[in-house]
Amino acid sequence: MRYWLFKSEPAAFSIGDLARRNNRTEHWDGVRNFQARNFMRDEMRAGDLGFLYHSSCAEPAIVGIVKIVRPGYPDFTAFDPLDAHYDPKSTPQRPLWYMVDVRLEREFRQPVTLRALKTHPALSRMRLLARGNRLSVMPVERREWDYILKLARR
DNA sequence: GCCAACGTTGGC
DNA sequence: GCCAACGTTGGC
Repeated sequence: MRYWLFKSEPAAFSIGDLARRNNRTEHWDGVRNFQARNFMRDEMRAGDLGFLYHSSCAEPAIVGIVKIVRPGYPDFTAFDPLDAHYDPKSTPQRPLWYMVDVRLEREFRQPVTLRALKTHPALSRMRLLARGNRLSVMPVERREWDYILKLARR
C-alpha cells in the first residue's frame, strides 16, 4: 500500500464539498501535469490512502484523508469541449490524461497546517515542502504519513 | 535540440 | 497582487 497527497483549492473544491457527498465516490479529474498523471495512471492502487491538502487559501493545510477506490483510468473531462480542462490532444481512442476515484475516509478535527509541517525536522524532506514543488498529486513516504497522523491526532 | 517567451502554481 | 520556480510552446 502506498500513500499520496492530493492538492485542491478549497475555493474550487474542498473537503467540505467531499463530506457533503455522503461518502460517495468522487472523480479526481482535471489533473493536467504529466508527472502527476503518471502517479495516477501507473502507481496508484485501489486501497491506497491520500492526504487531502488545501492550497491557495488563507491557511494551507492537510485537512483529511481520502481512499483511492478506483485506480487510474482516462479522464473524460478532457474530451469535453465545454469543460474547463478540455484538451483536444486527448481522445477516447488515445487518452492523454487520467484520473482516479476517491472517497472521503476521514476529516481531521484539527488540520495540519503547512506552517506546522515546516517546523518538524522529521518532515524536512517531504516532497510537499520541496522548493519549487508544484505537483498537484505526489507520493508521501510511509514514515512521513505516520508522523503526520500523529500530529493530526493531537 | 536549443532556448526565449509565455503561462501556471501557490506561498506570502 | 507579487514573484519565484517551473512546465510548455514554438521559432530557428
